[in-house]
Amino acid sequence: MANLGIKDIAALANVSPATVSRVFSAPDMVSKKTLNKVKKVIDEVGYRPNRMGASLRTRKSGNIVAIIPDITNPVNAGIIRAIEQGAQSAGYSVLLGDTQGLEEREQHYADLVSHGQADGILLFCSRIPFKTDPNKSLLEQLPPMVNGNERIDSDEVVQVAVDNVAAAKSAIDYLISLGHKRIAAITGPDDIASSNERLEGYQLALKEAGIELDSALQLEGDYVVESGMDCASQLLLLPQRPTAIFCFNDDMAIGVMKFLQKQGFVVPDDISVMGFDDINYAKYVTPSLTTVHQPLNEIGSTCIELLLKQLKGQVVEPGRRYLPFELKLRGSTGKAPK
Amino acid sequence: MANLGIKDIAALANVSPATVSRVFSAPDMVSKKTLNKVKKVIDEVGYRPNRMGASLRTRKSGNIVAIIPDITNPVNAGIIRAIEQGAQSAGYSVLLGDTQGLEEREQHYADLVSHGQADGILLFCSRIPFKTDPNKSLLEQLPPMVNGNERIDSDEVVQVAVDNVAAAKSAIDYLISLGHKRIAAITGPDDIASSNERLEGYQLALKEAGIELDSALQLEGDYVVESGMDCASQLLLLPQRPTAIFCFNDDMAIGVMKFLQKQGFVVPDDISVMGFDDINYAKYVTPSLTTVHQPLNEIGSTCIELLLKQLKGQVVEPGRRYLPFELKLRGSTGKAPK
DNA sequence: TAAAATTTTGTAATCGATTACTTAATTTTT
DNA sequence: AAAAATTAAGTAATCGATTACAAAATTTTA
Repeated sequence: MANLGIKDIAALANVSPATVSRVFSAPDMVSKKTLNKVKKVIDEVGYRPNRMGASLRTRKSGNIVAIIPDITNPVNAGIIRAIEQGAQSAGYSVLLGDTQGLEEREQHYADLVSHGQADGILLFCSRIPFKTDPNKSLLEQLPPMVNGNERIDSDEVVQVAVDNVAAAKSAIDYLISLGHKRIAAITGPDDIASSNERLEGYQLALKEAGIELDSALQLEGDYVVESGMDCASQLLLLPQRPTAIFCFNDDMAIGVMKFLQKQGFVVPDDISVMGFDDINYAKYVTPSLTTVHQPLNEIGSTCIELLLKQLKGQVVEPGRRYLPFELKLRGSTGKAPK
Repeated sequence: MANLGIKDIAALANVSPATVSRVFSAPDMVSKKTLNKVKKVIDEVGYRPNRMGASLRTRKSGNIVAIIPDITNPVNAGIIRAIEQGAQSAGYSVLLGDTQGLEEREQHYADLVSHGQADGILLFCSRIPFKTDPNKSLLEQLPPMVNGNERIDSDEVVQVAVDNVAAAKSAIDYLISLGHKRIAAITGPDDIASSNERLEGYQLALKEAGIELDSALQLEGDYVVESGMDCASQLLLLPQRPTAIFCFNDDMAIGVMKFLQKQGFVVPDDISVMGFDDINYAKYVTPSLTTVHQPLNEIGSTCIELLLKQLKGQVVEPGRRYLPFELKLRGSTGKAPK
C-alpha cells in the first residue's frame, strides 16, 4: 500500500487538495457536507498527512529540542518530564539532546534549529551554543529559547531557575542557627554557573554571621557520589574538622554520609550533612537527608510555557525568573556538638 | 537576513543546485576546484541545508522515537542515555515519548512514524501501539521497531531484554541457598509483562526447591517506594512472617527496608531484602541493597543498534535477545534466622 | 427576483532539497 | 590526434503539504 497523499484523497473525495487541507487546519471553513465526505474518505483509506510536507511549507517543524547535560541525573529527568508533558499537549514533540557536558554536542543540538529540524531550544547548560556576532545584540541573534536551571551570564536570555544564592544562603543560615561555625562546602565543578552561585550564597551567609571563611573547608566535587566520599575523607584529615558539611547536590551528600558512617562517625551527632536538590532518595537514605528542594515540575513547566509563548510569536521579557526553593529539614542535620 | 537556500548558494557559487547538494552528500563526485569554491560560499554566508526539504524528498526524517513509560525512572533514563548516544553518532535524533503509562500517548508517539516525523520506534512498553490487521502478519505491518526491556507477546517483534524469569529464579535460588524458606515477593502491576515474568521465576525457583507456594507471601506493588512500605507492613502482620522479601524493583526494596527498620527490625539479621535493577542508589542505602543488575547501557545500545540496522534496510531476525543480568550480593541479605 | 454580500471551493505557486537522466568536460587508450 | 571511456556538472521533475488569490455557489438584502 503505497502511502496516499493529499492529492489522492482529494481525487477520491472529488474535491481539491486545498479543501482536504482545510479539513484539518480550518474545518469550519468547509461546509458540513463536504467535510463529512472528505472525512469519510480519510478514514476509509487511513490517510495521515505528512508532516514533512507541511513543515516545509510552513517553516515550522513542530519540534523543540531540550539540551541537557545528562538525562540520568534525576533533577534533569524530572524537569524533562514536565517539559515533555507541556510540549505534547501543545502539539509539539521533544527532541532529546543529552550532551554529556560536551560543548560540541551542545552545538550539534542547537544546530537543529538552523537546520529547520526544531523550532526552539530549551537549554540547561551554562554557555550559549552559538557563534554569536558581538556587534549585534544577543536578543536578535537567538532563536526562541529558554535557559533553565543553569545560569547564562546575559540579561538578554530568558531564564528560569531557583535563586541559588538565596537557597544556599538559607541552607547555611539554618546550619548556623543550629550552632555550627565550622561549615564545609563541597561544590560542583567550577565551570557550572549554578555551583558558583551556591558558593556565593554559602560565603555570604558566613560573612553575615561574622564567621571567617576558611578555604580548607571549600572543596570542589563533581556531583557524583564517589566525589562526596573523596571530599569527606579530605575533610576528616583536617586538623580542625568541620561540624557540618553542605554539599551542592544530594548525590555528594549521600557519599559524604556513607563515608562518615564507614569511619564510625554518627550523622548528625558528630557531623551534620546537608544536600541540595531533594531527589526522591534523599528521604530514604539513613538518616534521611536534610536538603534544599527544587521544584522540578514547576521549573520544567515554566520553561516550556515561556518557550511556547515565544513560538506563538508573543514577546517574552528576557531576564531571570526565580522559582521558590524550600528547605527540607530531615534527619541528617542537628545541633553542633560542643 | 532571510535564510538562504540551496539555489541561492548555487547562484553565488556559479554552479547548479545539484552540485551544491553533492558537496554534502557525495563530495567525491565533485572536483576539488568546485568543491572548494562551493564550500567557500557556504561558510561565507553560513548556509545550513534545510532538513525538511531533504526529508520531504528522501522520505526520511532522521528521527527515531523512544516510547517509554517514565523518564524519571532511573532504569529508563539509563537506557535512553545509551540510545541517544548511539542515535546521535549515526546521525539520528531522538524524539522523547514519555507516556506516563497511558495507551493513548503510546499511540500518539507511534503515530509520528505514520506522519513521517520519525523513521523508527524504540518501544519500552508491553503492548503494540497500532491498530493491526489480524489477517496479515504482524511483521509486514510494523515499521522499523525494537521492543526493549519489556515483553510483547509475539515472536514477530524484535525484542531486547534481560531474561526476567531466569534472573528472578537466580535471585530466589540465592536466597534459598542462604537457608530461607519463607520468601515473599512484592511484584509490579499485573499488566506489566516483565513483572509477570519475574513472578514466574520466583515460583519456579520455589517449586524446584520443593517449597510450597503461599499466596499470602505474594503481594502486588506498583514500583514506588511507598508501595514497598505498604507491602512490608502487610507482611509483618502475617501469622508466619517471611524471612526474606524479594522486591521486583529497587525502589520498593528501599521502601521495605525503611519500613522494617522503622519497626525495629534489623536487615538482614531478622529479615533479608533483595531488589531488582541495581539502580545507582542501591549501593548507598543502609545496608547496601542486594539486587539483580540490569545492563542498562547494553540494553540501550543493543536496541538502537538493531533499529539502525533495520533503518539501513538490513533484515533483523525477529524474536527475543537476552542480555546477561548479574546478581549483586550486598549487605541487605544474610543467612536465614533459625 | 436581481444585486450585493457572504460562504465555499478551486487553481496554481511555493517551501528546499534530491536524483534520474542528459550533456559537457576531461582523461585514457590506440 | 581521434575515439572511447571516464568523470564532472547541469536540467528539471519530484516529494506533500499550505495558502494567496480567483472563481463559483449560496445566502442575504432591497
